[in-house]
Amino acid sequence: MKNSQENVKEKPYQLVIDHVRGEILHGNLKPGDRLPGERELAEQLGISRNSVREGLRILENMGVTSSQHGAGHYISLNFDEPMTETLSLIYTMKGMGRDDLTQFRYCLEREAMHLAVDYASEQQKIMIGKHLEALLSAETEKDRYEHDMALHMTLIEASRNDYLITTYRALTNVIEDYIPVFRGKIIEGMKSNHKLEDTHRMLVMGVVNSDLRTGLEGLSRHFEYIRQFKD
Amino acid sequence: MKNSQENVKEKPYQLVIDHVRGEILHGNLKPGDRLPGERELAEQLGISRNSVREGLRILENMGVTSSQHGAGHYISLNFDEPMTETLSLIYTMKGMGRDDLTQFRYCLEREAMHLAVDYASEQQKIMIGKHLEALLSAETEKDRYEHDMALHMTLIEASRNDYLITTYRALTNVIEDYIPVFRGKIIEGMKSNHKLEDTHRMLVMGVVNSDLRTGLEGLSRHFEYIRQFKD
DNA sequence: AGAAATTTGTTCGTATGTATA
DNA sequence: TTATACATACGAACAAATTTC
Repeated sequence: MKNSQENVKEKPYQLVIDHVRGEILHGNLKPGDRLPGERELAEQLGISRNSVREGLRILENMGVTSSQHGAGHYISLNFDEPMTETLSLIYTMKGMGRDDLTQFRYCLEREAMHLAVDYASEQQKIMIGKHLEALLSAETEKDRYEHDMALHMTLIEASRNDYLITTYRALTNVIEDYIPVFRGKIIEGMKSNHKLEDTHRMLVMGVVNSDLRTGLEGLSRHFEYIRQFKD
Repeated sequence: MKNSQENVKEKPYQLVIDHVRGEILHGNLKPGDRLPGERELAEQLGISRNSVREGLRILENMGVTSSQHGAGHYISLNFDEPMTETLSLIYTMKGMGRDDLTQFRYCLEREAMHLAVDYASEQQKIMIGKHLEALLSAETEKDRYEHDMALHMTLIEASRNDYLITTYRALTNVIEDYIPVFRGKIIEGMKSNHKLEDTHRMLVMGVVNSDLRTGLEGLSRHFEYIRQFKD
């Protein structure tokens, strides 16, 4: 806790952030709810409208709220964007390589597999099986891309750990935004090469049959295959 | 890419963010450098000072810059805070439990171990060994806490994956900020119980001797021990 | 050491485009 | 269509902290 009441005075824009966060925590504001107008908030908190706007901009940037011109500010609670933003900032600012990114993604999937064999719901097992079928029988490159994506995402979600899920989703977005050609090349190779298909089969079998060994082996081969596509 | 040139016009505050990010990427701005004054930026970008401030506030909130009253805005590039903020938001807003947090932390450490046995530098191996010694011979609870922390952090850093490092650091901060009593209870038990000491020994042996099996076994027992302390 | 200039922090007033009834 | 509420954006002013001379 950095700012106790003891301390002199909080910055005006921080007041807005704390207030909104508090209202959400106390259950007075739920996703979809509309916030009071900027002028009203300013009066309530005893600060200027500009300060209210600074605070709301930050909340918007953090994914807590979203503003609609002429209408108002609404609670959204979608943290995928700020996570993606932060990770992509690290990626671009620190000049990190694609390999580290893929490596971390492999890490998260491997851990998701550990958890998925224990916690995957029946519905998730059915889902990942359907995505596999759709992936194998896909005709267009776009379809393959979509179902490959959905398959991996289902694995992650089967871990039932929200931190892992959010982090992975952000990582995926970063890859899509900054390395557009990357995934395309891999998917393209799927048509002719059956190796990637097999890895997906093993991966799914691991989840469906709660067979950690098979699942991990599938993942290992999967990323081994991906690593070929350096540049 | 969301905002192509096709689209009408970017919001003024977004202009500031893009500009600063571009300057950093092009090498014109490095950590520690001072940004132009708010008025000057406003004139350069053809927007008002208020809009400049909104953009700068967001950059500050993202960890790209930091402002000093009366002095100016400086490049900082410290992403630990925004990552911690984002993860703690997920924690508080989604009402997640402590178990998921600990579980994810275990996941990251396990993956760090996988990488550390391959990539740990000689210096890091020496470091983690020293932290172990200091931990085992520590007298006060505070010392035990510090060295336990440093030991685990060294393991993470030995993975040499910045995404993993940043994510783990954020997670640790969340735990410290929101679950203050948690770690204390565990550390307290170390004095009388030698089990935790042994897990740390195995963990360090794994890293130093590049012995994945031993390292993972140490980690497994370590978190198995921690899981006992559910309230 | 002290005064002046510079810079961020904060507020108020005003004009404009947008959504909704 | 009109009227109202609202977010968006700008400009000017003063306060507070820092730097500079």
